[in-house]
Amino acid sequence: MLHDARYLQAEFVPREVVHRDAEVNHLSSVLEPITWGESPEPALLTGPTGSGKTCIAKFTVDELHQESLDLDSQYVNCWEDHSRFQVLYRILDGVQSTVDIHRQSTPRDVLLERLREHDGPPCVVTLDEVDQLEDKDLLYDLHRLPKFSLILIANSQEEPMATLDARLSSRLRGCEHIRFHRYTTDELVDILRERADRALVPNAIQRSELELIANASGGDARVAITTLRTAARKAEQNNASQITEDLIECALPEAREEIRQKSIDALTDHQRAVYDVIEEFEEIAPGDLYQEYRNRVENPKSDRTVRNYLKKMIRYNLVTAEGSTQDRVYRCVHSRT
DNA sequence: CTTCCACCGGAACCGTGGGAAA
DNA sequence: TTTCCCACGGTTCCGGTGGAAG
Repeated sequence: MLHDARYLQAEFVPREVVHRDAEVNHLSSVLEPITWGESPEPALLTGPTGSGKTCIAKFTVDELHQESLDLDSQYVNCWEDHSRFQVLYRILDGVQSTVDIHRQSTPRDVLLERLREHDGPPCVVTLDEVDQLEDKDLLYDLHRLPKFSLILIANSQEEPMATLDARLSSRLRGCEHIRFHRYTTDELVDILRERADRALVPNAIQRSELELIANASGGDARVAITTLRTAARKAEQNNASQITEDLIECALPEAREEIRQKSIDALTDHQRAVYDVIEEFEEIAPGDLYQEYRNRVENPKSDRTVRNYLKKMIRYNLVTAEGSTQDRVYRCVHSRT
């Protein structure tokens, strides 16, 4: 059944992209000044999850690498590296040796100084999930670095575009905005077809089955690809030669659960305790939530800290908050079947 | 209308851990 | 070794907000 499982990883960047030519061309043209030694304006990529932002950014930078011999690039996920120091460190890491810089005790902003004095090929820095960045001023600082150009990727569905726009544009003038829309079912089918042809043995899955996956994925390529992978795994376990409708029906909830579980695993023990309370109560008011959390845990954190936890879990799309002050309730985001 | 209440989130501050310098 | 330095998670303090009560 499985021929090459790499192609079923959602993070895999294909050699040819499907249905994103306009976006690739747009981003390429924004970055083009690099090839004649000028620094381009930052590019801002926005769109819902699984609409291909990260993939297209990586793809376009790879293309640029092939055209231009002298080029560095660095990808930073602001989920993982969300503080000023971490982001700067990660960028520096991609550009030069960082052996002599360690987590602590390096004088304030020596990293930024290093980057400013960096004397090497131009560098394209991709900041993914940039709306998670704690210190927005960092964007401005990075923008002013001579050798570095920015690709910013932001999720547009949670945060209203207006506020994000205002915050970014106040710091970055002339930012080139590239919007991504959800994939349509047909587009998702083409993406899945491409992956399936490379990853699976011939005729392992029919178009109607791909359509089933695409329809159930809500335009999210990550969900679609994860579902295909889960179904393929199941088929292999069953020694089946075909991915059938039944297998996909099984794989759908599992794939969503897999994605959700990844987020849950990233929580600390205390965050997890808060999450468990919400999950158990289905729906709970802030005051009750904190009381319940206090009851369950020894050495509970302060209410303010729990509020930060909740904010984080909302950003992870694990919980939702509805209503304002008085009628506010927290709910779990459940994987729909 | 004013006051009250619960909640939100910014900002300043604190304790800790660990590498660097002395 | 000791001392210094600083990022980081957490806490304290507090002003803002919007619906409910007086």
